[in-house]
Amino acid sequence: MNLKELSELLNLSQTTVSRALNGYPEVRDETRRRVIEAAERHNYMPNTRAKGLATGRSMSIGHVIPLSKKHEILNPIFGDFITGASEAYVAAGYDLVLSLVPDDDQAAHYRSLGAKNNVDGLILHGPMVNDSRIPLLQDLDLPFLVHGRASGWPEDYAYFDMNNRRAFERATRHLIELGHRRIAFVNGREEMDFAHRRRLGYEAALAASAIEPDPWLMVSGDMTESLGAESVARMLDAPDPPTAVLASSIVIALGVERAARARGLTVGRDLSIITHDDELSYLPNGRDEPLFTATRSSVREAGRRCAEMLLGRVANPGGPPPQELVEADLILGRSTGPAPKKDSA
Amino acid sequence: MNLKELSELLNLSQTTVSRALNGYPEVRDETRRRVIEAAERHNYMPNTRAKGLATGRSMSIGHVIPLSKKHEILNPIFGDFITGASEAYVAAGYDLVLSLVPDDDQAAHYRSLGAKNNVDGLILHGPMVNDSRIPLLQDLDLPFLVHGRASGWPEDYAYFDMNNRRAFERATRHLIELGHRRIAFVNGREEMDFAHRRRLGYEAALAASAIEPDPWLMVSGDMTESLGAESVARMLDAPDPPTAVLASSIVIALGVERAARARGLTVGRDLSIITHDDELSYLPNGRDEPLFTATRSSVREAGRRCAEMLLGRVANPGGPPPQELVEADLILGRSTGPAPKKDSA
DNA sequence: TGGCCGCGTCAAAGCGCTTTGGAAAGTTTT
DNA sequence: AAAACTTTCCAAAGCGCTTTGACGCGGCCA
Repeated sequence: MNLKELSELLNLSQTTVSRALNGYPEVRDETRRRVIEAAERHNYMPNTRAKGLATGRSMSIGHVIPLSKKHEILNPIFGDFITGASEAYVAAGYDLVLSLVPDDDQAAHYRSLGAKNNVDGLILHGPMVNDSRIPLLQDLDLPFLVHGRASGWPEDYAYFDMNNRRAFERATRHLIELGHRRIAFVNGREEMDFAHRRRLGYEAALAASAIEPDPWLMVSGDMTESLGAESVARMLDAPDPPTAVLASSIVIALGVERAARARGLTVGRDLSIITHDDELSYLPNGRDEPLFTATRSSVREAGRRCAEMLLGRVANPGGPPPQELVEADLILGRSTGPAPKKDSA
Repeated sequence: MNLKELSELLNLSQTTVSRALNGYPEVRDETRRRVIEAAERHNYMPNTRAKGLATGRSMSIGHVIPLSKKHEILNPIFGDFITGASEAYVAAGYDLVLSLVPDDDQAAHYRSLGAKNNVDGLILHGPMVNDSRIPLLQDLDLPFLVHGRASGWPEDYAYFDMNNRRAFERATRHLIELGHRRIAFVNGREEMDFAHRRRLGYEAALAASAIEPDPWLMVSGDMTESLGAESVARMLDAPDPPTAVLASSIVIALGVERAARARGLTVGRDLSIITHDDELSYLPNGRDEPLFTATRSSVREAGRRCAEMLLGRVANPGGPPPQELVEADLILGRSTGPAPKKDSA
């Protein structure tokens, strides 16, 4: 069933049927009712592509996720982020088109998205420090919004970010206030902007308390459970082990916990753990008393905000790019406690 | 830059330019070269919507993910599944459009996907027992493929599934052969078809060894870490606790491990754990000697196969629906061992 | 020399929609 | 009663592409 058939069926012109369905005023109420009723009865819905061609808008937003050939790890936050974004898209009648692109042909992919004109805007995931995609997109005249930021470029693009630096600075300071001096940090890959900023926060807090950062206590890599387990196991077996660990994700923290338990250490007493909690739906950190003390910020909520902001920009391209920086909560859980007294001191 | 402009630039008709770019034979080699070179230089790519309108194909595949209003949990396997599927789509020049749909208006959504004609085919995620979406899609004349199956309907639709029943039967049998009799099962929601089948496999193995299934040892719910931790904690504190646990996902298994350790039990000695391992990229189960004994089947690979099969069906709609059932490997890790001798026996 | 064939190209139709620019009624104003 | 609007509808153009059917032009064969 298409517009032509429907209009012939109703003995009306395509114009009138189209206007009736799209809510234009110049249609008699009774006519509109007839049209709508017939459309429903015959399950008519306008062909997306034809409509898009006619209006010049595709009613869809692209999400481009870089997939490193070397790493091949899809950040698990992505699912929840998309869930949040979808809420906004559904509400606005937009579709979400997803591309996972190997990071070597990112540029070509963005250019083609622009040229082929099949999205009205796009969301950039996983920005890196000095990410070359930013200037590329700025040239492309396709509205875009970055989830995160890219240190190294002037911040004259649209973004939504969590204050990673501040969050990790606070978390570290909290550990210091509990008396910890040997604080390990298991971070994501530090080419990624969020990890870079977290590192800065960690170092700033140490510096503020005149604690010398120890390279042996700092690890960065793909945020897997085993990264947490293996790296911290190594540290615990070395002389002068950490009394606290800062983890960049709950998945890492679970690994750290495993390493601790394997050595008979009690988390929260012998070893403190603070993690960042993205509030992933399948890794709840406890309702009443959280398992992990954590900096918390819902990535799902971030998805929703990103989508809303981008949609706003698409609808209304003028003006300065929207920017939002949210703070993470620092929530207290059972995984932290005062630094243990040194045995030999 | 569009076709018209490009053709004027080249002093050729739109026809010739189009044919040159699409590889039709009736274009002189030198002309084709000229066209291709000009297209590249001006970064011309055909407008997706116009092309789609003209050809009647949208070059995109829909993935519809049901999102239960009550549960709001996005299965974490989804990210890796999509990663695999994307590989196939990218290779074939297809886009992936994603919808997360609240499960109450699934029907409307599918119907609209069909009517609006904006995907050439779709993949159905998370089939339930007796899933009403199957007959609905069969009426819709839109090629589709189910990731999983829907018990209760005749299997006359295209699907790709892992043999959940067999995998969990083997896993359970393995535990029985190790001497376990009290075997707990922490499963996903059993309205879901995969969980339903896993339950059948578990029960079949028990029955084959004449072990009476104990409802106290069987739990089903959203597959979160805390489901594993809390339900098994409860079982361990009850009289006649389990000596082994079968978990439906690694996330659950991590929770089970936490519960065990919290009680001072050593996993693999005091409590055996077998889990299903989807090979999620950020939860690697160890390379050399896996952490968990597990039934293993790559969900990423499943994504790739699903996409390939569906693309085949889209290109070639005739014939019987493609169906594939793969077996999971049973891999031995450190989380299982012989049943401990009973203290009081 | 004329007719035929294949090659390379083109004009135009069509995909299904929106939107512009009327136009035929009916209503109000002068 | 004529003029000026309103209201309600329509025909047709246009979005950017593919594809059909036709055509001009050498070359080949008879």
